[in-house]
Amino acid sequence: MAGRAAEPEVIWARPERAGRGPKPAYSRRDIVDAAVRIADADGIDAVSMRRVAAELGCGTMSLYNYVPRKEDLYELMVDAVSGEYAFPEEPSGDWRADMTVIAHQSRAIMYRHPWLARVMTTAYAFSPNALRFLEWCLGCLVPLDVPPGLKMQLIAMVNGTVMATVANEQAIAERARGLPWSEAEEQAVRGAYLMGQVAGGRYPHLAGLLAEAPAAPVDADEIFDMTIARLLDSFAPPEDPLTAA
Amino acid sequence: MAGRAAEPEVIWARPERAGRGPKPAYSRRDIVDAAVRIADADGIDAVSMRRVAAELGCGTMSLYNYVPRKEDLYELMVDAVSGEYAFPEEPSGDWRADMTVIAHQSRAIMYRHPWLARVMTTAYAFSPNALRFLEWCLGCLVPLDVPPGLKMQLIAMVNGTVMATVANEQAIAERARGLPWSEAEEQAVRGAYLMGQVAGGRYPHLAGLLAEAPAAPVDADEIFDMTIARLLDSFAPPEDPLTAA
DNA sequence: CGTAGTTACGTACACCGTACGTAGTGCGGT
DNA sequence: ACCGCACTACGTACGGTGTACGTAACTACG
Repeated sequence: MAGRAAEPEVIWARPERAGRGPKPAYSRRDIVDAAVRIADADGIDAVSMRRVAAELGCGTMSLYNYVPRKEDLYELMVDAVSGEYAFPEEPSGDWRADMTVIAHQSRAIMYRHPWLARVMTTAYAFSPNALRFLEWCLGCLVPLDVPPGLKMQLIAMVNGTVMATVANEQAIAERARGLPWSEAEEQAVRGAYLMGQVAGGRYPHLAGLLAEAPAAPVDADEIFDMTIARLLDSFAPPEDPLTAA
Repeated sequence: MAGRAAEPEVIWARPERAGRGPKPAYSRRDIVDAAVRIADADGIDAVSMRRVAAELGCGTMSLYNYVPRKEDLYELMVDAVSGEYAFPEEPSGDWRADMTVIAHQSRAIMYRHPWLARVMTTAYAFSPNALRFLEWCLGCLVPLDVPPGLKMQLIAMVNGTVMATVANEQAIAERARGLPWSEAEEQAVRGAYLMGQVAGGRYPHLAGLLAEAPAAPVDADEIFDMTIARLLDSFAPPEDPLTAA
């Protein structure tokens, strides 16, 4: 009889392998890496157990010896790429600068793995690398003199904002995948509908806004920086200009 | 020959019905309402074309006369519940107050339809009710004297923050659905893992934080209010206290 | 040295979205 | 008036999904 009872468990606490039986042909990491490879190349929806098994060259059901459920595979994937954060030895002492760097790293990782932002909203957990991340953030925030709960709020908001921003950017591109027409056509049709509606006169403010800034090729990086800066500002005690120094 | 060519189109521009042939037994709205009902009751993953058809008492494929693709159904669902915003006749003139009300309404709708936050990150579009929402927000922001692009950023950030907050809250509950054990067991196991890791001594800052605020049953509503207020503060010109009045 | 636990993995089931074909219906044009 | 055709409803079928279960081979432990 294979398999184990469906008892509540967390993938991180489950030992990778036991000592009995034949030597496993793969490691949990092998499977996760293959899944990440597929998701990077063909999108998260292309990650099926059969596809991962094919990538590794093994039978589909063999994967279930390493990963009990597919959702766990998602958690493992998120944790794996969360290992890409590169933190220095020590926080710089400037919490604003440190948090800005963290936000940029998060964004970079989400660009490197365009499925991350979406999956994180579902499969976020206190994985090992998530704890490492949290610990680093808290270390950076030591100079910030606010209650602990507020620090967690700050981290959550920076994180959430980065995720929401990137997820929103990528939703359009991801949606185009598997559509019977191209992304350009999709955007053209949607843009045409928007313009048609706005031209109808029912949305004067929106019309005014679109008229004022007709073709504003705003720099996404710049907006991102501004957004994060604004967010951090909102946590800095306004009447204490020495805090950030 | 039924069906129509797979040309780029937007569901909002597609006419609901044409005049020929037999009278349709349902309306697009009927289908969307059924889908919303199912999603409210059993989660978004329970919304399948077969299930919706069963709810309506018609054949599965009949739905495709009303909705060309399932993804369009998602968009229609988001738009439908976006119709639940109740706006007064005119903005109050206090943009901070108005935006706070909007954020609260968004949150209430997302609680009423626990699938919304997740689906919106994928199926957000310039639907009719989204335009209505945007127009109302811009109307509220008329007293705020900043460039138009910044107003859009503000709206996007408030929206994104509400979504991220609620989605994060609901991810745990949604994840528990369809799990072979209960949500309480899930949380217990995850909490135990977290505590075990933190007790290991590798995460001193995190340990300190958890020790300081041991059982802090913080009020989610209060945190939400604070977060939104903070966000709005960050857009208010700091050296002009008259703006908000 | 048996045996129990583990590995690999083929088969099977329930479910999914949806392409396609068919039959019936009722409006528009002649 | 009536014919044709666009449109309706919908059954069947295909290729996909996650995964429960059974079987056979293998190895470390009592």
